[in-house]
Amino acid sequence: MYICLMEFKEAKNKFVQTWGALGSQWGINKTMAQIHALLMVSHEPVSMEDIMEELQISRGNASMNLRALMDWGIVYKEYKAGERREFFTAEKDLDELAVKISRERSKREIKPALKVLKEVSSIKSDNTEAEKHFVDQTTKLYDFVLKADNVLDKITEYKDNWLAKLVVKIMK
Amino acid sequence: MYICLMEFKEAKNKFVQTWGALGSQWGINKTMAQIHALLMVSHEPVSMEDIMEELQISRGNASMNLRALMDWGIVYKEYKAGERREFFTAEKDLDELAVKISRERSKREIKPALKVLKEVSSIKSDNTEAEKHFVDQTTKLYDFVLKADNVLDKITEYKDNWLAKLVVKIMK
DNA sequence: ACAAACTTTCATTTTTTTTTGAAACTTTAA
DNA sequence: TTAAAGTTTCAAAAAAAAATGAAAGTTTGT
Repeated sequence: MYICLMEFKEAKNKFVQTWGALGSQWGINKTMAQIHALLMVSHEPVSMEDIMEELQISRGNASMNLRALMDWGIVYKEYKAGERREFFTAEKDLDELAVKISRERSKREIKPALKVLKEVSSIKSDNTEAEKHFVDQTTKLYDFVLKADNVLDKITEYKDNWLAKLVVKIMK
Repeated sequence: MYICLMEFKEAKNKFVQTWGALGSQWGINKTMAQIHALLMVSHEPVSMEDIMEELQISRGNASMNLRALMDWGIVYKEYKAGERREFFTAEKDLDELAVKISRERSKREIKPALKVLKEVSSIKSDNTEAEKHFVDQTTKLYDFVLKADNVLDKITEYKDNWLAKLVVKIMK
């Protein structure tokens, strides 16, 4: 019993740390990813107090990152009957999680980048070779990113079980 | 003529800055992304000297980030006849670029994460609800990530023009 | 073998990002 | 209305990441 309990805590901690590190590598701050990891594997809604305790972080840090996670639409506030304080849960459906992350990144990062790409590829200039190449390359990049963004959009539109459906489509 | 030249330089600079910012948001250091951007839109191979000059960075910084880009397999060294110093070019084929980035990220980040997921989802414990939920959720996550990783692998296997082929597959 | 031309490395500095914590704010119950 | 219980904000501090630059290393031509 004692050993099993330790194993669980260890495993949970390892998961949270790994998820945090992975987040960093993808431009998501470590604490945000760790909070998300913690909520993902928690059976019940977790209070801010408990998050602070488990991850050893300050109240402000917890509050700001929970806000950010809610802005991403992948963590929800919950109220328990007869409890004053707030509890939090993560979106646990992985298809839904991936769709939301992909939508947000598209909106926040890809779309603005596309706007710039369109802009810079529109300079009129068939003067030098250098300029021609610039226009050609940025135009190609614009087309590529736009197409990729659309594909992602289409894929996640299946909503329910999109990954499994994609596997089928690709394999045949 | 003067105005056009300015426009080109401005556009190029805007592109480099935007690509750098986008890199940061995806966990790639800004300078690395900027060097890549610069090489992407350069018609001819560029010397380290010129990169330092255009991006206003130090020799060491340029050297280390060029090394990193070559390790990723998306920038190449070139030797010009009769020139002592080295020149650099970027992979300009976008399909190929995306394939290489996807392969590297899979190898460096996804595969190690999968290993940890497998490990932590294997703790034997049908004791508490909390433990059951942990095992269940991490198992699902493992399956999901593995499947997504395989799909990416499959897609990029088409190599030539994979994005266009994917569009066709998905639309029908 | 030597030195000129160039590149790489890495300890230190700088910059950027993240975290803290205390004050301000909000909500609820009495 | 008040105070208790809780949450949010944000200027300042800390931590992490990136950049510098000078010394060490490498390559090439004579």
